[in-house]
Amino acid sequence: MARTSGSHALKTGPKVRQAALKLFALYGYAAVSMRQIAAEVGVQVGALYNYTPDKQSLLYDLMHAHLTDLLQTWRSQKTDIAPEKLVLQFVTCHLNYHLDKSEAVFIAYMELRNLSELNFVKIETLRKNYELELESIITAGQRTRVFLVEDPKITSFAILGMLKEVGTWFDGEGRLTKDEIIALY
Amino acid sequence: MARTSGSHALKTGPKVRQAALKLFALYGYAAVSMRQIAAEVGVQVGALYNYTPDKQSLLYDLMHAHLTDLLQTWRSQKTDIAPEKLVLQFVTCHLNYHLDKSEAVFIAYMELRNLSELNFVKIETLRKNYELELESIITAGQRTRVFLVEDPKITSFAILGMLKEVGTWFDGEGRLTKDEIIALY
DNA sequence: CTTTTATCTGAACAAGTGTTCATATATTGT
DNA sequence: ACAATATATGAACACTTGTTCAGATAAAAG
Repeated sequence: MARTSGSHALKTGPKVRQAALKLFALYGYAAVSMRQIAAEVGVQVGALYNYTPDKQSLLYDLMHAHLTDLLQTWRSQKTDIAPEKLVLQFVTCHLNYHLDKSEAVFIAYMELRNLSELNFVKIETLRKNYELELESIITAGQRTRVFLVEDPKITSFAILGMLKEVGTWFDGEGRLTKDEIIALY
Repeated sequence: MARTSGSHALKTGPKVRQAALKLFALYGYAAVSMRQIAAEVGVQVGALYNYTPDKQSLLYDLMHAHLTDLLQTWRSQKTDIAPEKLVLQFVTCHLNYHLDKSEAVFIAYMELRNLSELNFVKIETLRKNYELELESIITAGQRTRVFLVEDPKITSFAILGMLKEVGTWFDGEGRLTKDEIIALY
């Protein structure tokens, strides 16, 4: 056999990225083979190379898409309000996104070391842009004396770390709903 | 050649675990080969199997040693004081340990999915024991009305997540010393 | 010194890796 | 209906993987 009935790039392309996302999140980039991804899609290995030049690019594309999406989501949502309210808005936006797209989030901070040097630099730039969004809110609050923090950078790291942790145990089936968790934080 | 001059199990054994610890932390369990570990030790691949039955056991042993060490460290340090002071002691102890043995800490929560099912259960039990140490402090504080938290489990998760985050950026060469960071938190 | 034991080498194994490509066929455009 | 194109197969590639083992040599025991 060769080309199968009903095949189309517009269907297989997204399928490949989706399968890679799922498997990378589940077993880790290094532990997942191209053949496993192909099997998840329902296709032979060679067909994958119609949609990615190599395995490394697959990882990079997933991370890049996630980070630009995250940044754009926040920047389109944030309003011009006081820092103490803005920080709440940030946390809400952040948690909403992270609880929804937990797989992409997970990969983006878990598989950094599997990026090539060049790809790593690009991704890190995107990540820092996002972290600066929170840090600038805290710095602004510090200037207007509404936040009493000593070190905005450390504080924002701590907050982000706290929020990130959620993704490691929330699975949509626990005793708390997404909104309840957001309210708690 | 065969057995090399000066060779001894008491020297090579620890060397193997140390090399595995370093490389697993740096590149991830799945991405590190037995040959890389052997090269780090300065020995041929086959020699490793005098010190571990297989690669999986190497990972398990590292995690198990770390978690029992962590638990024992805390239990030998904790005193019988009020919850609001005990929580501070816990944070200090936790951060001290984590900033010192960052590689082992990193592996222990990063490579869980690479454990066999049986090994995973054993390790998870140890981890939960440790998390319960903090949760029980918070629950105690909640009972005596000194902590105003709604959900002790979530709160302790959040705190642990916040503390864990430190390990991802502290490298001993930043602008803050270990004690300064502990003071900040 | 001689024997025994502990430790390492070097080569081999089967299986799995990412990637390439000639070939075949379903779909699309004319 | 026919030609062109897009998309898949399946086999092959060179290489790496974890693991085993007979044989060699250093250290320890007698």
